[in-house]
Amino acid sequence: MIPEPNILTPEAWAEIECGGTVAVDFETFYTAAYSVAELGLWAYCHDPRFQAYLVAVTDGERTCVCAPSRFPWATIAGRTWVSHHRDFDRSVFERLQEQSAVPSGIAPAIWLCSAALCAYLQHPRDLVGAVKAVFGETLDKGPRERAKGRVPGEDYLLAAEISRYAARDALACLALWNHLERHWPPHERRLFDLTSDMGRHGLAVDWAYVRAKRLELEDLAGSIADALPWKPATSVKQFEAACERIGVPAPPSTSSADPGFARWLKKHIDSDAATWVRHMQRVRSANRTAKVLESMEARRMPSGRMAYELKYFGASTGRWSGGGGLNLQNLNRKTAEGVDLRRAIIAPPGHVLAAVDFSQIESRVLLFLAGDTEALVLFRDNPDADAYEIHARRTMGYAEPEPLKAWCDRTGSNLRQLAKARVLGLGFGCGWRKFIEVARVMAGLELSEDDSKGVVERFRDSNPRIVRLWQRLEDACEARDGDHYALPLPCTQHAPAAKRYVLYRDVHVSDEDITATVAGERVKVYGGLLAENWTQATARDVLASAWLRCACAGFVPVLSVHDELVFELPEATAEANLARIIALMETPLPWAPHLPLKVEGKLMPFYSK
DNA sequence: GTGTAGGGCGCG
DNA sequence: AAAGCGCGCCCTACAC
Repeated sequence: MIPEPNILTPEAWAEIECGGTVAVDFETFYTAAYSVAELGLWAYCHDPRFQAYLVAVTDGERTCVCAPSRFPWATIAGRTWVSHHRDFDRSVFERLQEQSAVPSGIAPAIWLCSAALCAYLQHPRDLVGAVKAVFGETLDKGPRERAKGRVPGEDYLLAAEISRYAARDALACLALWNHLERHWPPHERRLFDLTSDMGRHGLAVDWAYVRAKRLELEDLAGSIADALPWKPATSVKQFEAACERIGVPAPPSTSSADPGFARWLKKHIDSDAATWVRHMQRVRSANRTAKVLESMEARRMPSGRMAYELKYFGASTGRWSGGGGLNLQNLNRKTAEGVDLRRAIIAPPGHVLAAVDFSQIESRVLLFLAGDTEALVLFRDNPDADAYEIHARRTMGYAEPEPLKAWCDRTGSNLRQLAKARVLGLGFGCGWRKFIEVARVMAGLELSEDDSKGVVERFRDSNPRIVRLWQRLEDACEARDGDHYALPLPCTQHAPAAKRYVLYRDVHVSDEDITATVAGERVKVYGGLLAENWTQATARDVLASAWLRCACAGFVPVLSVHDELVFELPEATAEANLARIIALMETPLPWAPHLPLKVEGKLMPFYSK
């Protein structure tokens, strides 16, 4: 499928006339310490060590590999370009233009990305994996690894090897694109572009806060670490050895969230070991927060904004994920050791931040997918109620006219807490053992075994549609034994040509279980999982639709976090525009007209939950 | 030294 | 009958 490269000199390339799409692939210098993961795309390309030593350009028939400054860029100006990880190659290209290594004024008509395309189709995103999955061919990554830390110009043999390697990668990129591109619908391409542009635009940051808090945290972590009788401070192994020395059994886990740790701590609360482990936890937490701040500082642009990357279709459900060394989708919601990470993200002068998120989106989507019409009607008739109240009214016998929250506050009932734990924990097949933990973490409830068994049983009895959904999906998957199972998503139900699915590849049914390949790994598949994936993927499409709708109306977000969009709005008109955004996001979707959407938005001088 | 697995800490 | 799921990054320990 991928032809052997026919390599031309730049002079020979300039002689020929060719049309159509060309693939562009740069090779740049990198090391472990100087890499995109360390710095993000922008800072990587603006570092003094930045060096792009090779570019491969191919139209499929002919390939030119040379130093970027030697390539005749005018021959491909105004044409369609494609790269595998476009944002990387585009950053390199634009930097080379800034450095005058490539003439300014050269640009493609459109620059496409075969990696994003592969991700959308739920193939591996990396080139080697994608080529293997799509064409069954194995690409060798050896030359690139051998080039790490070096500029191969110094080494003639390596240079020749790298040239062939770059040519072959460009051909593979073009082959993937041509083979798959018709399956990538326009609105998804638009989402990918919006994602790239959002990260390149970046966020306004309070740099004084970032620096001051990073220094504080580094000091704090250092002084707590000094109080521990071993190094490195966060070594569990050293901690266990120290426990042995004082005759205290080590905990099964040193994670603050682990139930086994909680039980251990209760028992040994007065021991030195208890003090030590809490020190370790504080050091880990402080270190993490300091590292996030450091990572932010590395991404500062001269404009004062911080560039970042978000990975389009990072999850198999289609959700975006963090990437490029800084994950903005998992910033702490609350302060950690006196530092509020979200506080570092601010509105630029004359603006306010608007953070707008869908309320209980997955809970609502699950009821929609399960076809629980009665629940959907309750949502429609009680627009102010949340999903927990609706659940309590629908299946827990709550019938007061008063809103559930007010009633619970007045009477001291924990009904709402229990409803919340049930809604969040039990919709996807969680069993009673796990639910004890879920109820504690999500709702602060301490359930006995019998309590938990009863709750799980009553939930399933009173939510037959959800339980039937698990069964229906599991049956459908099972029926695909020996083949792929494609779970169709409602967002494209009226556009069969561009249908979106969650894919389970190579389903295998045995006596014990069903397994399938998801994101390159074999996983157990069961009804609850399918229901969860279906729900998450559909909730992702809800956000995607809202994003497109907002962008179309001129509201382009600066950040997106699963069920949330963040905008910078000019102060003078912020209130009115926030109302418009909320209205846009709450407008029923053409592909899910009865899905009850509720959106909350607030205006803030800096980001927060 | 480099790559990787597993634990831990964060989020929706 | 039973099974929450989806991510990313840092650190340590360990194999090579």
